[in-house]
Amino acid sequence: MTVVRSHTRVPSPRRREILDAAATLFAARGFHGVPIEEIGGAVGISGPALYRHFSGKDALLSEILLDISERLRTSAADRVTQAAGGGETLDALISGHIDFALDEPALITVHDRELGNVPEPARRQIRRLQRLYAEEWVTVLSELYPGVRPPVLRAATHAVFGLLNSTPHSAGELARDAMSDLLHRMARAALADLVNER
Amino acid sequence: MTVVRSHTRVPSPRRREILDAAATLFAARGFHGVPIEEIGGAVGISGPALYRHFSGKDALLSEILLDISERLRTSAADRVTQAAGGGETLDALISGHIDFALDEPALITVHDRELGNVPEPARRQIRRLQRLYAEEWVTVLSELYPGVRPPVLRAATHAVFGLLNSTPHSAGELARDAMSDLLHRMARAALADLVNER
DNA sequence: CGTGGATGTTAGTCATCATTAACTGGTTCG
DNA sequence: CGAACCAGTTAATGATGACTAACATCCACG
Repeated sequence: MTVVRSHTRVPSPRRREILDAAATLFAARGFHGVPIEEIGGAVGISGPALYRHFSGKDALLSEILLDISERLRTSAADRVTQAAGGGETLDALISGHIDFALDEPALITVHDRELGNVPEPARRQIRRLQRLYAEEWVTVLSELYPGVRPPVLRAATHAVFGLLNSTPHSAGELARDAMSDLLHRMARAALADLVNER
Repeated sequence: MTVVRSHTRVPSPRRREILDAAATLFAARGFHGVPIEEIGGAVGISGPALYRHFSGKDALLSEILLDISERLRTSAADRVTQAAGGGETLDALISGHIDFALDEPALITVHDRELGNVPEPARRQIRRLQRLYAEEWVTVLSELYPGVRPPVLRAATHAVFGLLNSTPHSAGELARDAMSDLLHRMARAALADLVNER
Protein backbone atom coordinates (compact mmCIF):
# COMPACT_ATOMS: atom_id res chain seq x y z
CA MET A 1 0.00 0.00 0.00
CA THR A 2 1.25 3.44 -0.77
CA VAL A 3 1.30 6.15 1.83
CA VAL A 4 -1.27 8.88 1.53
CA ARG A 5 0.13 12.26 0.74
CA SER A 6 -3.01 13.98 -0.44
CA HIS A 7 -2.50 17.12 1.60
CA THR A 8 1.26 17.34 1.55
CA ARG A 9 1.49 19.96 -1.21
CA VAL A 10 4.17 18.68 -3.49
CA PRO A 11 6.05 21.86 -4.33
CA SER A 12 5.24 22.19 -8.00
CA PRO A 13 8.30 21.51 -10.11
CA ARG A 14 7.29 24.46 -12.25
CA ARG A 15 8.77 27.02 -9.88
CA ARG A 16 12.18 25.37 -9.86
CA GLU A 17 12.00 24.80 -13.60
CA ILE A 18 11.34 28.47 -14.19
CA LEU A 19 14.09 29.58 -11.82
CA ASP A 20 16.61 27.37 -13.60
CA ALA A 21 15.66 28.59 -17.04
CA ALA A 22 15.74 32.19 -15.91
CA ALA A 23 19.16 31.78 -14.34
CA THR A 24 20.58 30.34 -17.54
CA LEU A 25 19.18 33.16 -19.61
CA PHE A 26 20.27 35.85 -17.15
CA ALA A 27 23.76 34.40 -17.13
CA ALA A 28 23.96 34.67 -20.89
CA ARG A 29 22.48 38.10 -21.55
CA GLY A 30 21.91 39.83 -18.25
CA PHE A 31 18.75 40.52 -16.29
CA HIS A 32 17.48 43.38 -18.44
CA GLY A 33 18.48 41.60 -21.62
CA VAL A 34 15.94 38.83 -21.20
CA PRO A 35 12.22 39.44 -21.78
CA ILE A 36 9.82 37.62 -19.53
CA GLU A 37 8.24 36.13 -22.62
CA GLU A 38 11.45 34.27 -23.33
CA ILE A 39 11.72 32.86 -19.84
CA GLY A 40 8.22 31.47 -20.16
CA GLY A 41 9.03 30.10 -23.58
CA ALA A 42 12.02 28.22 -22.19
CA VAL A 43 9.71 26.11 -20.03
CA GLY A 44 6.93 25.73 -22.54
CA ILE A 45 4.49 28.28 -21.20
CA SER A 46 4.10 31.71 -22.57
CA GLY A 47 4.81 35.07 -21.01
CA PRO A 48 2.42 36.27 -18.37
CA ALA A 49 1.89 32.74 -17.06
CA LEU A 50 4.92 33.41 -14.91
CA TYR A 51 2.79 35.63 -12.72
CA ARG A 52 0.99 32.53 -11.51
CA HIS A 53 4.23 31.56 -9.79
CA PHE A 54 6.09 34.77 -9.06
CA SER A 55 5.01 38.28 -8.25
CA GLY A 56 7.24 39.77 -10.93
CA LYS A 57 10.53 39.67 -12.74
CA ASP A 58 12.34 41.26 -9.81
CA ALA A 59 11.05 38.58 -7.48
CA LEU A 60 12.44 35.99 -9.84
CA LEU A 61 15.93 37.43 -9.69
CA SER A 62 15.75 37.94 -5.93
CA GLU A 63 14.78 34.36 -5.37
CA ILE A 64 17.54 33.06 -7.59
CA LEU A 65 20.24 35.00 -5.77
CA LEU A 66 18.79 34.30 -2.37
CA ASP A 67 18.72 30.61 -3.12
CA ILE A 68 22.31 30.53 -4.31
CA SER A 69 23.60 32.55 -1.38
CA GLU A 70 21.81 30.30 1.06
CA ARG A 71 23.07 27.12 -0.52
CA LEU A 72 26.64 28.37 -0.49
CA ARG A 73 26.44 29.49 3.10
CA THR A 74 24.78 26.44 4.56
CA SER A 75 27.00 24.11 2.59
CA ALA A 76 30.01 25.96 3.96
CA ALA A 77 28.72 25.91 7.50
CA ASP A 78 28.02 22.17 7.27
CA ARG A 79 31.45 21.40 5.94
CA VAL A 80 33.15 23.49 8.58
CA THR A 81 31.44 21.69 11.43
CA GLN A 82 32.01 18.30 9.79
CA ALA A 83 35.66 18.62 8.86
CA ALA A 84 38.56 17.61 11.05
CA GLY A 85 39.94 21.12 11.31
CA GLY A 86 42.91 23.07 10.01
CA GLY A 87 43.94 22.31 6.48
CA GLU A 88 41.21 19.74 5.99
CA THR A 89 38.51 22.26 6.68
CA LEU A 90 39.94 24.56 4.09
CA ASP A 91 40.04 21.72 1.58
CA ALA A 92 36.40 21.01 2.32
CA LEU A 93 35.47 24.63 1.64
CA ILE A 94 37.41 24.67 -1.59
CA SER A 95 35.83 21.42 -2.78
CA GLY A 96 32.37 22.67 -1.97
CA HIS A 97 32.85 25.83 -3.94
CA ILE A 98 34.34 24.00 -6.89
CA ASP A 99 31.51 21.49 -7.01
CA PHE A 100 29.00 24.27 -7.03
CA ALA A 101 30.81 26.22 -9.73
CA LEU A 102 31.20 23.15 -11.94
CA ASP A 103 27.67 21.86 -11.40
CA GLU A 104 25.91 25.18 -11.80
CA PRO A 105 27.94 27.52 -13.95
CA ALA A 106 24.89 29.62 -14.74
CA LEU A 107 24.09 30.12 -11.08
CA ILE A 108 27.62 31.06 -10.13
CA THR A 109 27.70 33.56 -12.99
CA VAL A 110 24.44 35.21 -12.08
CA HIS A 111 25.51 35.23 -8.46
CA ASP A 112 28.35 37.64 -8.90
CA ARG A 113 26.97 39.72 -11.72
CA GLU A 114 23.39 40.57 -10.94
CA LEU A 115 23.36 41.71 -7.35
CA GLY A 116 23.18 45.26 -8.63
CA ASN A 117 19.79 44.57 -10.17
CA VAL A 118 18.14 43.09 -7.09
CA PRO A 119 15.65 45.50 -5.48
CA GLU A 120 16.27 46.66 -1.97
CA PRO A 121 14.53 44.46 0.51
CA ALA A 122 16.18 41.32 -0.84
CA ARG A 123 19.49 42.90 -1.69
CA ARG A 124 20.45 43.46 1.92
CA GLN A 125 19.63 39.87 2.78
CA ILE A 126 21.70 38.52 -0.08
CA ARG A 127 24.64 40.68 0.85
CA ARG A 128 24.36 39.41 4.38
CA LEU A 129 24.48 35.80 3.27
CA GLN A 130 27.39 36.47 0.96
CA ARG A 131 29.24 38.14 3.77
CA LEU A 132 28.58 35.21 6.08
CA TYR A 133 29.86 32.83 3.46
CA ALA A 134 33.05 34.80 2.99
CA GLU A 135 33.54 35.11 6.74
CA GLU A 136 33.34 31.34 7.00
CA TRP A 137 36.42 31.22 4.81
CA VAL A 138 38.13 34.05 6.64
CA THR A 139 37.65 32.31 9.96
CA VAL A 140 39.20 29.12 8.71
CA LEU A 141 42.07 31.01 7.14
CA SER A 142 42.76 33.03 10.25
CA GLU A 143 43.28 29.83 12.19
CA LEU A 144 45.60 28.55 9.55
CA TYR A 145 47.56 31.79 9.14
CA PRO A 146 47.27 33.54 12.50
CA GLY A 147 49.76 36.27 11.67
CA VAL A 148 47.83 37.68 8.74
CA ARG A 149 45.51 40.65 9.22
CA PRO A 150 41.80 40.11 8.43
CA PRO A 151 41.61 42.62 5.54
CA VAL A 152 44.33 40.65 3.79
CA LEU A 153 42.49 37.41 4.43
CA ARG A 154 39.32 38.91 3.04
CA ALA A 155 41.05 40.09 -0.12
CA ALA A 156 42.69 36.70 -0.54
CA THR A 157 39.34 34.99 -0.09
CA HIS A 158 37.74 37.06 -2.80
CA ALA A 159 40.69 36.44 -5.07
CA VAL A 160 40.22 32.71 -4.65
CA PHE A 161 36.50 33.07 -5.36
CA GLY A 162 37.47 34.78 -8.59
CA LEU A 163 39.85 31.97 -9.42
CA LEU A 164 37.27 29.27 -8.75
CA ASN A 165 34.47 31.11 -10.50
CA SER A 166 36.53 31.29 -13.67
CA THR A 167 35.19 27.91 -14.79
CA PRO A 168 32.36 29.22 -16.92
CA HIS A 169 34.96 31.13 -18.96
CA SER A 170 37.18 28.17 -19.75
CA ALA A 171 34.27 25.93 -20.54
CA GLY A 172 34.72 22.38 -21.61
CA GLU A 173 38.39 22.26 -22.50
CA LEU A 174 39.15 19.92 -19.65
CA ALA A 175 37.34 16.93 -18.22
CA ARG A 176 35.46 17.72 -15.06
CA ASP A 177 37.77 15.78 -12.79
CA ALA A 178 40.89 17.31 -14.25
CA MET A 179 39.42 20.78 -13.95
CA SER A 180 38.32 20.20 -10.40
CA ASP A 181 41.75 18.98 -9.47
CA LEU A 182 43.56 21.80 -11.16
CA LEU A 183 41.43 24.47 -9.54
CA HIS A 184 41.76 22.87 -6.15
CA ARG A 185 45.51 22.79 -6.26
CA MET A 186 45.81 26.30 -7.65
CA ALA A 187 43.57 27.67 -4.92
CA ARG A 188 45.48 25.80 -2.28
CA ALA A 189 48.80 27.06 -3.62
CA ALA A 190 47.60 30.65 -3.89
CA LEU A 191 46.46 30.61 -0.27
CA ALA A 192 49.57 28.83 0.96
CA ASP A 193 51.46 31.90 -0.11
CA LEU A 194 49.86 33.77 2.78
CA VAL A 195 52.55 32.43 5.09
CA ASN A 196 54.79 35.06 3.49
CA GLU A 197 52.46 37.83 4.55
CA ARG A 198 53.47 39.95 7.52
CA MET B 1 55.13 82.17 -32.33
CA THR B 2 52.91 79.21 -31.94
CA VAL B 3 53.02 76.38 -34.37
CA VAL B 4 50.08 76.01 -36.69
CA ARG B 5 48.00 72.95 -36.09
CA SER B 6 44.83 74.05 -37.77
CA HIS B 7 44.33 70.83 -39.63
CA THR B 8 45.58 68.36 -37.06
CA ARG B 9 42.17 67.35 -35.71
CA VAL B 10 42.59 67.19 -32.01
CA PRO B 11 40.56 64.10 -31.12
CA SER B 12 37.78 65.65 -29.08
CA PRO B 13 38.02 64.59 -25.44
CA ARG B 14 34.27 64.11 -25.49
CA ARG B 15 34.44 60.71 -27.08
CA ARG B 16 36.79 59.35 -24.44
CA GLU B 17 34.78 61.04 -21.70
CA ILE B 18 31.62 59.37 -22.91
CA LEU B 19 33.26 55.98 -23.23
CA ASP B 20 34.56 56.19 -19.67
CA ALA B 21 31.22 57.20 -18.24
CA ALA B 22 29.44 54.49 -20.17
CA ALA B 23 31.88 51.84 -19.00
CA THR B 24 31.37 52.80 -15.39
CA LEU B 25 27.60 52.67 -15.73
CA PHE B 26 27.64 49.39 -17.67
CA ALA B 27 29.87 47.88 -15.01
CA ALA B 28 27.38 48.79 -12.32
CA ARG B 29 24.07 47.85 -13.91
CA GLY B 30 24.75 46.09 -17.18
CA PHE B 31 24.40 47.22 -20.77
CA HIS B 32 20.63 46.97 -20.97
CA GLY B 33 20.21 48.44 -17.52
CA VAL B 34 21.54 51.85 -18.48
CA PRO B 35 19.46 54.27 -20.57
CA ILE B 36 21.32 56.39 -23.09
CA GLU B 37 19.90 59.43 -21.38
CA GLU B 38 21.86 58.58 -18.27
CA ILE B 39 25.14 58.14 -20.12
CA GLY B 40 24.72 61.59 -21.58
CA GLY B 41 23.81 62.99 -18.20
CA ALA B 42 27.02 61.63 -16.72
CA VAL B 43 29.07 63.89 -18.99
CA GLY B 44 26.82 66.92 -18.81
CA ILE B 45 25.04 66.57 -22.13
CA SER B 46 21.65 65.13 -22.50
CA GLY B 47 20.50 62.00 -24.27
CA PRO B 48 20.46 62.07 -28.02
CA ALA B 49 23.58 64.24 -28.14
CA LEU B 50 25.48 60.98 -28.01
CA TYR B 51 24.56 60.35 -31.62
CA ARG B 52 26.87 63.19 -32.61
CA HIS B 53 29.74 60.98 -31.46
CA PHE B 54 28.60 57.41 -31.88
CA SER B 55 26.28 55.67 -34.29
CA GLY B 56 24.32 54.01 -31.49
CA LYS B 57 24.39 52.36 -28.11
CA ASP B 58 25.76 49.13 -29.58
CA ALA B 59 28.65 50.99 -31.16
CA LEU B 60 29.46 52.44 -27.78
CA LEU B 61 29.75 49.01 -26.19
CA SER B 62 31.69 47.61 -29.12
CA GLU B 63 34.22 50.39 -28.95
CA ILE B 64 34.68 50.00 -25.21
CA LEU B 65 35.39 46.28 -25.46
CA LEU B 66 37.54 46.65 -28.54
CA ASP B 67 39.62 49.29 -26.84
CA ILE B 68 40.14 47.22 -23.71
CA SER B 69 41.02 44.08 -25.64
CA GLU B 70 43.51 45.97 -27.73
CA ARG B 71 45.16 47.62 -24.78
CA LEU B 72 45.54 44.32 -22.98
CA ARG B 73 46.96 42.57 -25.99
CA THR B 74 49.45 45.22 -27.06
CA SER B 75 50.57 45.78 -23.50
CA ALA B 76 51.17 42.06 -23.17
CA ALA B 77 53.00 41.82 -26.47
CA ASP B 78 55.22 44.76 -25.51
CA ARG B 79 56.09 43.30 -22.16
CA VAL B 80 56.88 39.91 -23.62
CA THR B 81 59.35 41.33 -26.13
CA GLN B 82 60.87 43.62 -23.49
CA ALA B 83 61.29 41.18 -20.64
CA ALA B 84 64.36 39.09 -20.03
CA GLY B 85 62.55 35.80 -20.50
CA GLY B 86 61.40 32.92 -18.37
CA GLY B 87 60.05 33.81 -14.98
CA GLU B 88 60.60 37.52 -15.51
CA THR B 89 58.36 37.56 -18.53
CA LEU B 90 55.60 35.95 -16.55
CA ASP B 91 56.04 38.52 -13.80
CA ALA B 92 55.76 41.26 -16.37
CA LEU B 93 52.49 39.83 -17.68
CA ILE B 94 51.10 39.52 -14.20
CA SER B 95 52.08 43.07 -13.29
CA GLY B 96 50.54 44.42 -16.45
CA HIS B 97 47.26 42.73 -15.81
CA ILE B 98 47.18 43.81 -12.18
CA ASP B 99 47.90 47.44 -13.06
CA PHE B 100 45.09 47.41 -15.55
CA ALA B 101 42.65 45.81 -13.13
CA LEU B 102 43.53 48.21 -10.33
CA ASP B 103 43.57 51.32 -12.51
CA GLU B 104 40.40 50.56 -14.43
CA PRO B 105 38.11 48.35 -12.39
CA ALA B 106 35.09 49.39 -14.44
CA LEU B 107 36.77 48.43 -17.69
CA ILE B 108 37.92 45.04 -16.47
CA THR B 109 34.43 44.34 -15.21
CA VAL B 110 32.72 45.25 -18.44
CA HIS B 111 35.36 43.33 -20.34
CA ASP B 112 34.38 39.94 -19.03
CA ARG B 113 30.67 40.50 -18.60
CA GLU B 114 29.33 42.20 -21.67
CA LEU B 115 30.79 40.34 -24.60
CA GLY B 116 27.44 38.63 -25.00
CA ASN B 117 25.80 41.94 -25.80
CA VAL B 118 28.20 43.04 -28.51
CA PRO B 119 26.69 42.73 -32.00
CA GLU B 120 28.30 40.42 -34.48
CA PRO B 121 30.81 42.23 -36.58
CA ALA B 122 32.71 43.51 -33.56
CA ARG B 123 32.21 40.46 -31.41
CA ARG B 124 34.40 38.26 -33.54
CA GLN B 125 37.19 40.83 -33.48
CA ILE B 126 37.04 41.17 -29.71
CA ARG B 127 37.11 37.44 -29.23
CA ARG B 128 40.13 37.29 -31.47
CA LEU B 129 42.00 39.86 -29.43
CA GLN B 130 41.06 38.16 -26.19
CA ARG B 131 42.30 34.88 -27.55
CA LEU B 132 45.58 36.45 -28.63
CA TYR B 133 46.02 37.94 -25.19
CA ALA B 134 45.42 34.62 -23.50
CA GLU B 135 47.74 32.85 -25.93
CA GLU B 136 50.48 35.30 -24.99
CA TRP B 137 50.21 33.94 -21.48
CA VAL B 138 49.98 30.35 -22.62
CA THR B 139 53.13 30.69 -24.68
CA VAL B 140 55.10 32.06 -21.77
CA LEU B 141 53.77 29.36 -19.48
CA SER B 142 54.55 26.60 -21.90
CA GLU B 143 58.18 27.63 -21.86
CA LEU B 144 58.20 27.68 -18.12
CA TYR B 145 56.34 24.38 -17.67
CA PRO B 146 57.15 22.36 -20.80
CA GLY B 147 55.57 19.17 -19.54
CA VAL B 148 52.09 20.58 -19.17
CA ARG B 149 49.53 20.15 -21.93
CA PRO B 150 48.13 23.34 -23.55
CA PRO B 151 44.51 22.83 -22.47
CA VAL B 152 45.69 22.76 -18.88
CA LEU B 153 47.73 25.89 -19.42
CA ARG B 154 44.73 27.61 -20.93
CA ALA B 155 42.50 26.69 -18.02
CA ALA B 156 45.15 27.82 -15.57
CA THR B 157 45.50 31.10 -17.44
CA HIS B 158 41.79 31.80 -17.23
CA ALA B 159 41.79 30.88 -13.56
CA VAL B 160 44.51 33.43 -12.93
CA PHE B 161 42.55 36.04 -14.89
CA GLY B 162 39.66 35.34 -12.57
CA LEU B 163 41.89 35.73 -9.56
CA LEU B 164 43.33 39.03 -10.77
CA ASN B 165 39.99 40.40 -11.90
CA SER B 166 38.55 39.88 -8.45
CA THR B 167 39.77 43.33 -7.38
CA PRO B 168 36.55 45.17 -8.09
CA HIS B 169 34.81 42.82 -5.65
CA SER B 170 37.13 43.40 -2.73
CA ALA B 171 37.22 47.13 -3.26
CA GLY B 172 39.16 49.45 -1.08
CA GLU B 173 39.93 47.28 1.90
CA LEU B 174 43.62 47.27 1.17
CA ALA B 175 46.00 49.97 -0.01
CA ARG B 176 46.80 49.73 -3.66
CA ASP B 177 50.37 48.60 -3.17
CA ALA B 178 49.44 45.93 -0.69
CA MET B 179 46.70 44.65 -2.96
CA SER B 180 48.96 44.62 -5.98
CA ASP B 181 51.58 42.70 -4.06
CA LEU B 182 49.15 40.18 -2.67
CA LEU B 183 47.58 39.44 -6.02
CA HIS B 184 50.95 39.13 -7.68
CA ARG B 185 52.21 36.60 -5.20
CA MET B 186 48.99 34.61 -5.18
CA ALA B 187 49.00 34.42 -8.97
CA ARG B 188 52.61 33.39 -9.00
CA ALA B 189 52.00 30.72 -6.38
CA ALA B 190 48.92 29.36 -8.13
CA LEU B 191 50.84 28.98 -11.38
CA ALA B 192 53.92 27.54 -9.70
CA ASP B 193 51.74 24.62 -8.75
CA LEU B 194 51.71 23.60 -12.40
CA VAL B 195 55.03 21.81 -11.89
CA ASN B 196 52.95 19.11 -10.22
CA GLU B 197 50.90 18.61 -13.34
CA ARG B 198 51.67 15.60 -15.45
C1' DC C 1 29.97 89.59 -43.04
C1' DG C 2 28.44 84.88 -43.79
C1' DT C 3 28.68 80.13 -44.81
C1' DG C 4 29.56 75.60 -43.05
C1' DG C 5 30.68 72.22 -39.88
C1' DA C 6 30.64 70.52 -35.28
C1' DT C 7 27.87 70.02 -31.23
C1' DG C 8 23.78 70.64 -28.63
C1' DT C 9 18.70 71.00 -27.62
C1' DT C 10 13.84 69.51 -27.38
C1' DA C 11 9.94 67.13 -29.26
C1' DG C 12 8.40 63.40 -31.78
C1' DT C 13 8.07 58.29 -33.31
C1' DC C 14 7.94 53.46 -32.88
C1' DA C 15 9.26 49.14 -30.45
C1' DT C 16 9.72 46.55 -26.78
C1' DC C 17 8.32 44.90 -22.48
C1' DA C 18 6.50 44.38 -17.74
C1' DT C 19 2.32 44.00 -15.80
C1' DT C 20 -2.88 43.54 -15.55
C1' DA C 21 -7.50 42.03 -17.21
C1' DA C 22 -10.78 38.89 -18.73
C1' DC C 23 -11.63 34.57 -19.89
C1' DT C 24 -11.06 29.13 -20.16
C1' DG C 25 -10.45 24.42 -19.01
C1' DG C 26 -9.22 21.07 -15.58
C1' DT C 27 -9.10 18.75 -10.86
C1' DT C 28 -10.35 18.34 -5.99
C1' DC C 29 -13.41 17.42 -2.68
C1' DG C 30 -17.68 18.40 -0.08
C1' DC D 1 -23.08 17.67 -9.33
C1' DG D 2 -20.80 22.01 -8.44
C1' DA D 3 -17.98 25.51 -6.09
C1' DA D 4 -13.38 26.90 -5.80
C1' DC D 5 -8.87 26.89 -6.93
C1' DC D 6 -5.00 26.11 -10.07
C1' DA D 7 -2.50 27.08 -14.10
C1' DG D 8 -2.89 28.54 -18.43
C1' DT D 9 -4.35 31.65 -22.54
C1' DT D 10 -4.68 36.04 -25.37
C1' DA D 11 -5.56 40.94 -25.49
C1' DA D 12 -5.08 45.44 -23.40
C1' DT D 13 -2.36 49.11 -20.95
C1' DG D 14 1.31 52.10 -19.76
C1' DA D 15 6.24 52.98 -19.31
C1' DT D 16 10.42 53.21 -20.83
C1' DG D 17 13.79 53.83 -24.06
C1' DA D 18 16.45 53.92 -28.59
C1' DC D 19 16.66 56.58 -32.32
C1' DT D 20 15.26 60.51 -35.70
C1' DA D 21 13.85 65.32 -36.94
C1' DA D 22 13.96 70.09 -36.76
C1' DC D 23 15.85 73.65 -34.99
C1' DA D 24 19.73 76.63 -32.38
C1' DT D 25 24.66 78.10 -31.30
C1' DC D 26 29.20 78.75 -31.78
C1' DC D 27 33.27 79.47 -34.17
C1' DA D 28 36.79 79.06 -37.81
C1' DC D 29 38.10 81.09 -41.83
C1' DG D 30 37.30 82.74 -46.67
